[in-house]
Amino acid sequence: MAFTTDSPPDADLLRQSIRDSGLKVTAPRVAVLEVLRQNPHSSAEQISAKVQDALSGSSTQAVYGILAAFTGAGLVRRFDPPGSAALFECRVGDNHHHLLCMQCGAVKDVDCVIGQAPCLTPSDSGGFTVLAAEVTFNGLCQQCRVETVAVPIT
Amino acid sequence: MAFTTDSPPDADLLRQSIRDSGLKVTAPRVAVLEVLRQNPHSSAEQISAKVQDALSGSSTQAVYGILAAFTGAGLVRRFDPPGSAALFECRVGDNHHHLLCMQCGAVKDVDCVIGQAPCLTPSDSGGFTVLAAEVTFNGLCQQCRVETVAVPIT
DNA sequence: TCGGTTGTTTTGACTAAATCAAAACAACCG
DNA sequence: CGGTTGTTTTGATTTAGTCAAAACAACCGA
Repeated sequence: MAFTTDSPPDADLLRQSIRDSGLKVTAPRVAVLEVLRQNPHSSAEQISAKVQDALSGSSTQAVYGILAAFTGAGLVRRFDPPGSAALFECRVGDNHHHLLCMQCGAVKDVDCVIGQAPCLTPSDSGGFTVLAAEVTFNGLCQQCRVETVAVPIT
Repeated sequence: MAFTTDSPPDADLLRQSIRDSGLKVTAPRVAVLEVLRQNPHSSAEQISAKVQDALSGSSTQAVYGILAAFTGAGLVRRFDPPGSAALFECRVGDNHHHLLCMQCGAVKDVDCVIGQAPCLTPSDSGGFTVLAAEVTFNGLCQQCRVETVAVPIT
């Protein structure tokens, strides 16, 4: 019967964390969070595809709504790579940063740069109230660097 | 007025910088660069509108192409605010960062945080070759903060 | 355990941002 | 001044995401 909300060991923890954020616990929400646990840095489309795998009859729009609710509640974090769809991850609250491969789009987490806060304080905030800093390191992942060096001519 | 490609004092400098980047000098290109000089942090649409003002009969697609060519040549820098259109500016090569108002979308430049490089070196680059760091400070501009405080209830 | 309230999900249409391809065109070199 | 090469236009297409209203399900309290 397709194991609608098939319970891996810690499904209850997921349900709990959803409830703790003041949101209602529903099958699609649990599924989204589960997918996100296993595939960090996924786009809404990717998540939607995986959710539909597990939970047939769930719409992409629902996933958009769920992700919006989760980010609002601080359960997931949204990361907008330039030039492609937004990515989501459930590692939150540790203000980590991202390494982004400019070639293949691969994303890797990095812990906050120099210990903690230095990157969070602009030298002159010119009237702005700074609430958070988003740091993205653009570069090449190991594989793409090899390929780029190997094929320098287009 | 209409001042099609009306030459302000330094129009030649713009033409020169375009040529120096190995690109052909055309009216729309000069116009884009000029608009960008006067309005940093403009979106492609905004630039296109202003360019069409000055240079009637120029398409939005041309502006997209021009901006792609310019960013590729390092003449302009592209900044992708989460959730809205990409912005462009011609301040390049000084690795400055951005303050972004989460409410109204206003953007302000900030010079590199602690002097120069610290924010540019992730603690563990895990196989990545880091080429550049993009730092965005999310917050509220002065005006939006006042309004938000004044109207806390929806 | 059952119903009512409230919040969630679905459905389907719609918008904004950007990309692509091919033909018309203009800049630059000699 | 003419040819080559790169640029721009035109128009269609894609991708990412939003909106609104109706159908539905979770949760609280009786």
